[in-house]
Amino acid sequence: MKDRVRSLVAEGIERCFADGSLASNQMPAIVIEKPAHAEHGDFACTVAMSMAKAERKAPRVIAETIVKHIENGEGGIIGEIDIAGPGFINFRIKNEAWSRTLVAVEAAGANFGRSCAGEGHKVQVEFVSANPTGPLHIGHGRGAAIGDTICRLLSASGFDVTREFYYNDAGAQIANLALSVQARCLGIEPGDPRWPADGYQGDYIKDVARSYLNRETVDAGDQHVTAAGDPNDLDAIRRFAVAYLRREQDQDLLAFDVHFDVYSLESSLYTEGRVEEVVRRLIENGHTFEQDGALWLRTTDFGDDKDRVMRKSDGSYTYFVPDVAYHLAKWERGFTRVINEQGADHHSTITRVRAGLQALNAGIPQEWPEYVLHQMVTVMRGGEEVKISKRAGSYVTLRDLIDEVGRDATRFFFLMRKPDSQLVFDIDLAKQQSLENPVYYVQYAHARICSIFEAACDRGISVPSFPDAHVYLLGTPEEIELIKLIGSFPEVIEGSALSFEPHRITYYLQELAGAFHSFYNKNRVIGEEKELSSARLFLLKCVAQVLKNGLALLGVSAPEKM
RNA sequence: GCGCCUGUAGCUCAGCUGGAUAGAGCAACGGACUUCUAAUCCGUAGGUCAGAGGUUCGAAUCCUCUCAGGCGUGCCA
Repeated sequence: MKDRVRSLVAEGIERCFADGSLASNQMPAIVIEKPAHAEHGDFACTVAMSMAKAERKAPRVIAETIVKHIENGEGGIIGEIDIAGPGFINFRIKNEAWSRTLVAVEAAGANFGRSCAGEGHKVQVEFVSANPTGPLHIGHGRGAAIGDTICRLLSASGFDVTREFYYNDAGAQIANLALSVQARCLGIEPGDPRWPADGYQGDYIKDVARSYLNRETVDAGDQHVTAAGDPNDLDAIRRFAVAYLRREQDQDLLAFDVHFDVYSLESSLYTEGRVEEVVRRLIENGHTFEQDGALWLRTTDFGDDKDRVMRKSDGSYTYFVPDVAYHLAKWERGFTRVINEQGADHHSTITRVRAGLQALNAGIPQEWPEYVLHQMVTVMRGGEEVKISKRAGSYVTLRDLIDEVGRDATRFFFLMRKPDSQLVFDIDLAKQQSLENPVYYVQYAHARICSIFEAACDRGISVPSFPDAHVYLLGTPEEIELIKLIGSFPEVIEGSALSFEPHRITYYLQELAGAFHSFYNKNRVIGEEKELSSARLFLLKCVAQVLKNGLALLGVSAPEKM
């Protein structure tokens, strides 16, 4: 609908240019927006004000000129056009024209809201990418919810999305993990002088050790590892522990309904020689130097504030070197767009990875890959903040959260704030099945509509399809508001997708649910007038469809009964 | 010190990429169930958009500075 108004304005301006009533002859960007106040109409256009400078005329004069040249026609959708304020052109849509929106919803069904904005372009989204050194915690949960919904949004916007998880199954933290499990195998506890420095102290390490000593087998992805059971075989312990914890993480993600297309292992970058190859090319390109027994990358050449160690004096690489190799591989796999969703505490990797990629001189754009960083999550329980310390083992896991508050509420809560904002996860609130809980508010709207359908069915009234629904009878303010909101769903998805801001969907759904509840309290759906009933049932069918489609983007269910 | 993020109603947060009189939910107060789910709705009240400059027809939004909080600034990831 908005696009139709935009093209009417564009045609009007063209005619002004053609007959010389506007001089600049330069088509401006035409912004159509929703007025802040209903009395200003259904759509507002600001173009007259933005043209004021080029035309050297008062915005209201330009607006009048444009309006005279807009041809609405007999069967047009516009009811009234007027000029208001500093030069807004306000449009009011004829009531009967809104029915087109409902017809579109019914025709598209589960596909309503999808677009082709992405033109089928390949995009890869990497998210979660937790180290296999422990269960997923609440921060990973936020990343999982945001990343997964960004994928769903991009997919709905016509992109060809690949979801990817990167396992850091090599490096110092993994060595640390192996030592921690070994210590537990030998009965050594934290505090003991033999306990490894910075060892992982969580209870789950004991579980890994017990399984290892019991010679259990774990299946994780394409890995099948049977424990050797020998507490002196550190390498065997490492392989087993990584597989064990990866399996745990996989199960957590499954419980959260998050799935990946590709799992990439850091260890394979070493075994395939990609890390060595990257180091060789970086040296060859002259961006490295040796100092203090280490090899450094001159990242300051690419905007970093200090140079960074690539190869430590003990011969191993720092984390960002395999990261560079990994991203080079992504580029070579043909992903001209890559989005990395990660916690803001890992922000410093961005400059290093991009610097490494630039230093390779491989024709990779400076701003590639793109990043979505989510800020910290704090957990409240009983009005107090729950402290998270991985090493001390006090730990709010994603699994605990899903078990306690349910998957729907967990996902919805993680998606209620924009990624840039810190998030306070109030466990008590998320568990409440009350009006304070926005998840229930939205889900209840869907269930309530289903309940109305059931009541209609009991009275022998069926929910109509378009030709049988008397949509021209719709016209109360609540009905028009609902239709307008439904009609804006596609552009909400597109905006949300292109800006990587899933929270726009949660806000939209709360607004739509609110509009429905208002409608429900003022208008009776099943009533004496059969034709009006059919029109309203049809409207609600469309509302339910959009609620369901929106919730699906969040990975939240749309129950028919509550 | 430097980099990134944040600062909007008592609280938690939106604000559609620069538009009209800045919004919603909680909390407070007052109302609405003989009715399709009261897990709902309606109304009242609540603001120096952290502060100061600047850019222009127009700024919560863009630029600069200041203040406050969070994160980072490892030969950890």
